Order: sequence, then structure tokens, then C-alpha cells
Amino acid sequence: MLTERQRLILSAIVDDYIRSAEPVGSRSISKKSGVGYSPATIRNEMADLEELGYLEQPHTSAGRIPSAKGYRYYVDHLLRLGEVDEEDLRTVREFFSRKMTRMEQIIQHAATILANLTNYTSIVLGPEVFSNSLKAFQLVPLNEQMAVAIIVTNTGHVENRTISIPPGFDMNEFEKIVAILNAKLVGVPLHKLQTKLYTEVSEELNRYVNHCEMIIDALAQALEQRTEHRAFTSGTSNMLSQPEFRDVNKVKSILEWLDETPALVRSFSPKQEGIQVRIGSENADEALQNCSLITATYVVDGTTVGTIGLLGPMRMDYAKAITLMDILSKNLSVMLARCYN
Amino acid sequence: MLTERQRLILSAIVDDYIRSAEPVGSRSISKKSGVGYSPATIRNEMADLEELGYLEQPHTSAGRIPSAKGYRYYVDHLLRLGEVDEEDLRTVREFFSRKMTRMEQIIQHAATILANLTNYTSIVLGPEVFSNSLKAFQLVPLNEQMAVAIIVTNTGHVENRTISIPPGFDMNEFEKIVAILNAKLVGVPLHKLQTKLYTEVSEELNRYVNHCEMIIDALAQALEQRTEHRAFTSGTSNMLSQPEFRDVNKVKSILEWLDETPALVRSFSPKQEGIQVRIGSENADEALQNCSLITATYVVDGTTVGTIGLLGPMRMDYAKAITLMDILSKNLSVMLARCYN
DNA sequence: GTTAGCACTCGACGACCGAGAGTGCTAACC
DNA sequence: GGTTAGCACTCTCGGTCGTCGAGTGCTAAC
Repeated sequence: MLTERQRLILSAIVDDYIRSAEPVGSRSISKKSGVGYSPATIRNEMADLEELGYLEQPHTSAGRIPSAKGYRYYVDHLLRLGEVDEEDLRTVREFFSRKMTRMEQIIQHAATILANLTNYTSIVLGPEVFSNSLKAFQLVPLNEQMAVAIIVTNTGHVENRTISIPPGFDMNEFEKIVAILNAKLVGVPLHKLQTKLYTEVSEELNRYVNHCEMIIDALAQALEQRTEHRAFTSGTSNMLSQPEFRDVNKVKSILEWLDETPALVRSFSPKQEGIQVRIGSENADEALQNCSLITATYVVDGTTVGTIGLLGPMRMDYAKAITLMDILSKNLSVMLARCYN
Repeated sequence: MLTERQRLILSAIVDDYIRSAEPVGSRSISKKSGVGYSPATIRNEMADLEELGYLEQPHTSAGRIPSAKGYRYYVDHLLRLGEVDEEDLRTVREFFSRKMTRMEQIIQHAATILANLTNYTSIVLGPEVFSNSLKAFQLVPLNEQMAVAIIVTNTGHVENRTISIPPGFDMNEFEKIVAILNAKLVGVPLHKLQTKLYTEVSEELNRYVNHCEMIIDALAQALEQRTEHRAFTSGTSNMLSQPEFRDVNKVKSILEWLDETPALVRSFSPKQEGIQVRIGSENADEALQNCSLITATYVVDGTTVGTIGLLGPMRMDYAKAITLMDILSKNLSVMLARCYN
């Protein structure tokens, strides 16, 4: 358990380091208003804090920097949330008052704004539609061999696949198929569609439509390819502005990680509700050992449909980042609810 | 006009520099098989080539490096195309034999492969659907206030917008609207849809459906937001592997450029058919002065639907890049034709 | 026209040095 | 006993200097 003074000093060091990115010395802490101790006293406390693992020293005779544990303590106990820049708030409001008609567009735009306001890199995953349920089904023939199958989900998401039409198939049967599928499958979660196709629909369909096995197969196969998660990043170049990443090799692995959708998905997957902060080594991924990742989920129609993330150096402005993400994810949920619910 | 020997030397220098990224000296050229001249002779020629603007010298007593003009000459006259690594070819073939059901997925995958094989950064624009024509139109109500309008184009692309339903509107009218719109608008290019909605459809629709003005307005408004070009990049981190970009500041502006879709679109817009190489200052964009951008277009149903680009340092392996892009864009067109035509 | 020889140039690299920032320890102070 | 002034010590950073090597340009010989 830290004493009040230790907390004060730790807090001051983290604040300072977040601002300056340079090791913080005892003198500069001592000079701060609100701290009534001499450098020597501060030094003693700093030595203690280092021993406890909250601080680190790049080398003898440099100041201290917070360790991952230090940041964690800061985030858990010392953070003062809630003060948002008026200007930033205006930007966010302006964004949410705009009219947009595509869900993806809304979310990606939100991510861009997040990246711009924080100067970190934002990542959007989803929308995850696999747990949605079917709202409507449609088949549009393109020509004699090909048709587009369209699926609309309860959250207003539209998914489409190209399927090939068996030769000799009567195009007029399409309407029947669509009608039957809609009658049977609306309301069914997408991840159950495939099995339902074979168990419940197949038989019925066979009764009315000839040669429909191949259509069912094609549909099932198209569903097989569950939409791999889509990832969208914004503000990648912001990473390069961070002084800790002035060395190309340090950023490289991070950019590689950002480039690789599966890796992103893996890191995001334990989708706890709400805001989550992972600091340095709390990230499983090797590439993120020097980074912090803040994630927040957004909700449509009661289900969590996607995750929005913010990646920065460990020395992140947690207060600003967290409040902004909180505002953004809540507004996002509200806006999406207004559009799709 | 260059002499045969000058061409030989220029070619050797470019080849060497592409490989090593270091200024090329007269000695190393002289030692190459196929070059039967002493370093001194080479030096004289190099001095001439520099005077003509094809070579540059980072400083006295360093070797020469090709200038933008030198690369241009190399690409236009000296390039030997057509030799592709067997391994690479296998990767490409394997890719095109795979079965994929989403157009975007196919294209993005192709871009990823391109980036992996070349170690440069690939960019995909499109598919550009604005010049497509309408194949089918569909309206799916989500609830009392919202509906999804779905547009399928002749190239199999599916576009969707959320529109709000005027209060008191009879849901059963939807079918009529859809029928009329399909009857009137199928075959019309997307960019003419908006005007046609008002000129030809509005009247007819009014005759059969009550309160449909607001629906038309909503549709027109949704179409207003022509889908901004979508950009997809892959292999961003490859930029950091290039020795010329070991300095963070040099890459930063490039990454910013890559992050900004409108800038990408601007650079790509003069969409000439086929493969195009823009070297260094031939790129209008400030950020690309030290880069080369190779672009290729792909085609579905006779119209150019999108562009695929490859961004690397000026010191690019043009031969490999161009042949690969050629193969890829042609295969892509064939594959898309098979899927959507 | 081509090439050997040679003086010259310039950047890269390592060694060295002083300045500055910050520490840890000790002893004095309240 | 907690706090603080003083001081020796440590370590990095930036600048200077000299050496090394690669490569050039010029001249003279072939």
C-alpha cells in the first residue's frame, strides 16, 4: 500500500512523463505547485517507489520513468477523468450531429476522429455480424451463371455473396426460393443458418423447386466463409510522432501488427463490455510490449457488435484517451440505435 | 540519345543500386561480367551521364546513383520484363485457384499478395461503382422508422443505405415502390439515378403510392452520398524496411499520405488503362517525391472498375513489380469476369 | 579511344573530452 | 524521526579531431 505522499509523487511523475517523454528528476517534481518537499525527500521516495516496482531508471543519474506497474497503478487509482477539452467536445458533437447512412462509414469516421483528437492510432473491428439474426434474404441473378445472395441482419447490416447457378436452372424459381427461405429463416441467428438450411429448409424447398440442391449447397458454402473480421485503422502515422518510436525498428513490428487483421482480432477478442486498458506486457502480443491498448465496445440492438481500440505508447495520455473513448463509444451506440433499431 | 555503352552502364548502375541501395562506383561496374571496360572508362561515361542528368552524386568521392530521369530512361528503354520467380508464380496461381465469393475480398487478397511478394506497399482503390448501372433494387424495412435500401449493380456489387421512413407510411406500399423502381430504373447508370428518380419515377410513383415524396427524397439523399472511394492498403510496414526510409521523418509523410483516402484517390484518379509508372517528382503529391508508384487497372464487364497500386522507393525493382502487377491485374480481370459476368 | 597511376575529397567511425543533469549518501537541522 | 543541504559520483550527450577507405578527376602513357 502506498502512502499518500508516494501516490502524490507517482502521480506527478507519470503526469510529467506523459507530457515530456523524458525521465523525470527529483528537482522538477519538487518545484511543482502542490508538492511541498525538497528534491532530497523526493529522491528518497523515488528510491522506495523504484524498489516497489512502480518506477524505473533508464540509467544511473537519469531521472525516473514509470514502469508498466506504475502506469497500472496510475490508471487504477490516480487517474482523474472527466475533463475534456472544449474544442474536442465540439468536434465530437459536430460529428454526431452529421447525417450518415452507412453503418461502416459512421464507425470508421468515429475512429478517424478519435485518432485525430488523441494523436494515437485507432483501430475498429467489426461490425461483428455473426451473432446477428436474419432480417431478410434476397437473390439477384446477374446472368445465366451467377447470382448475388443478399442477407440483411437485424442490425441493418447487409452482407452479400456471389453464388453460381447450376446450368439448366429455371430463373423463375428464384422467387419461390426467396419466399421459402424468408418464411423459414427470418429471425434465425446467422451462425445457425447453415445447419437450418439443410435440416429445415432443404426438404420444403425440394418439394416446390427442382434442382435446388445445388443452390442450397452454394448458399451453404457461401455462408461457410463467415465474414472474416474487418479491421480498419486510422492514424497509423501518429505512431511515428511518438518520441519513443523515433527508431524505425521499434515501430516496425507495431505496424506489422496493425497490418495483420488476424493479429488484431486475436488481441481484441476477449470482448468484455466497456472500456478496458491493457498496458505494455499485459498485451499478449510481442509487438505491443511497449504500447498500451485501450478498447471499448459499442452496442446495437442489445448485442455488442464491435470494438473500437486506441493504440499508443505506454506513456499515453490515459485520462484524455479514456474519457474520449467513453464519450465516443456511448454516442456511437446511441447513434447506431437511432439508425438501426 | 545515349550510346550503346552508356545504356549498358546506366543499366548496370540502376540494377546495382536497386539491389544494394548504395552509390555505385566505377570499379564495381567494371568488374561485372559483360562489361569489358576499365574503371577509368566507366568513370568518363559516368561523368557524361551525370552531365546529361541521368545520374547523381550524393557527394564528391561517392559513387553515382540514378536520378529520377535515370530511372525513367531505365523503365522506358532498358527494362527487361518477363522473368518471374517460379515460387512467386506458384503463389499467384494458388491464389487464383482459390474460391472466393466476395469481390472486395478477392481484390484485397490480391493486394496483400502483391505486397508480400514485392516487399513494397500495395494500395487498392475501388471497386468504383459509380459508373455501373443498376441491376436490381430492393427495400428492406428494419422497423417502423428505418429501412435499408439495397442496390445491386451490373458488376455484382452491392451497395446499401439506411433511410428513414416517414411516419404513418404504409409498409405494404414497399412492394409497389420496389416494383416500380425496378421497372423504371434497371439499366440506368448509378450517377443518373438521382435525376431519374425525380424526372421519371416520381410522377409514376405518386400515382400509385401515397406519401411517397418523402421516400423519394430519402432515396435521393442517400444516393447523394456517392460512396466515397474505399482504399485498402497492405504492407505498410514494408516501407520501413527500405534503407532510404530508415529515418522516421522520411516515412512519416508517406504513411500520412497512405492514411488519407482522399489523397490516394487524387493521386490515382487519372485512370489510364493498363500499367503506369510514376517516378519521384512525377507524382504530384509532395509526400511521394522520393517514391515510385506503379498503378494498374482491372476491368469487369468492359468498364474499368478499380485501380491497384504499388508504392515503393524510387529504387524499386521495376522489372519484378511491373511483371507481377501485369500478371495480377490480368488474372484479376479474368477472375472477376468469371464471377460477375 | 582506352587505361594505369596518383593526388585529392569527403563521409563514416571511433576516441576523447567537457558540460550538464541527476543521483545516493552523509551529516546537519527542526 | 522526518526533512533538507551539500557534495562526490555516474552517466549521457554533443562536439572535436584524426584515421581509414572508397571513389573520383585528371594527366600521361599506351
